[in-house]
Amino acid sequence: MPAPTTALLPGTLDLLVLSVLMAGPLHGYAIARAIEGAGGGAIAVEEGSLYPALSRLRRQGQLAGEWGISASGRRARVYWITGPGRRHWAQQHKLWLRFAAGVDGVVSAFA
Amino acid sequence: MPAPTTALLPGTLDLLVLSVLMAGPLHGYAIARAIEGAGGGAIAVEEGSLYPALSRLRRQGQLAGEWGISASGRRARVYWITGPGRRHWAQQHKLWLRFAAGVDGVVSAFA
DNA sequence: GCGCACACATCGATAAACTATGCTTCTTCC
DNA sequence: GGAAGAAGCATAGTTTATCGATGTGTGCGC
Repeated sequence: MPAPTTALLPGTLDLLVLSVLMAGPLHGYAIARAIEGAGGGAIAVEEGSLYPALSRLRRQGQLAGEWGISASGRRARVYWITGPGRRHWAQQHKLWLRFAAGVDGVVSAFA
Repeated sequence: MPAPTTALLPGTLDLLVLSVLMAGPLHGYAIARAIEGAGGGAIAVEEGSLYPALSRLRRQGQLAGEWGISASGRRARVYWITGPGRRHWAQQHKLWLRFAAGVDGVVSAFA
């Protein structure tokens, strides 16, 4: 996997986190690795961004989480998506598709 | 054109502005309208975001501009893209495509 | 025993967008 | 002639989110 050059566009991390949790519960560190893996090397998730985002989403009720054990046997805080979180994911997904199509429209209209 | 619901993702405005200026010089207000038009109603460009962005890009040497006259006969500051600006556009465009593909990859891998 | 991957967390700096506001000019419509 | 509104610029203050750095501790392999 090539080194990511893009980092993140602010405002997209929520969608990414919620997306991986749609498939099932996972702990923070694994969420980051899952995003980076599925992002094809174009996305880097810094820990200084991830953990505040997880707290934020939990405070908003879109995620729930509690202490558990990771696959490698270490203590880890496991998160899963809630009902409101699924609804938020659907909305964020729609907005992303709209916005991305808009940007592509602008770029291809003039370039 | 439906009311935009997305506004902007931080970090994308530079690419959008540079894109419309690739086609030729334009003044600020017209740049905003051009983006919104080509964005298919998914993108809104607020003046409080646009003018600081134009100053920024001008300060960075990616844009040049001077006072002139708009199509409707009013005084307006007309901007055009510079050599470094074109190079920056190419780079930003590449990064955007990479990033957007990465997000789509994450979303479709788990949802 | 040493180093590294795993796993959490927070602080401070930075950057960018949004809201609100204010100014001028030109056109349109009554 | 006057009012309203679109065209056009600009900035100050607030907010929000990412990032880099830093710190703690555990388990595994060599």
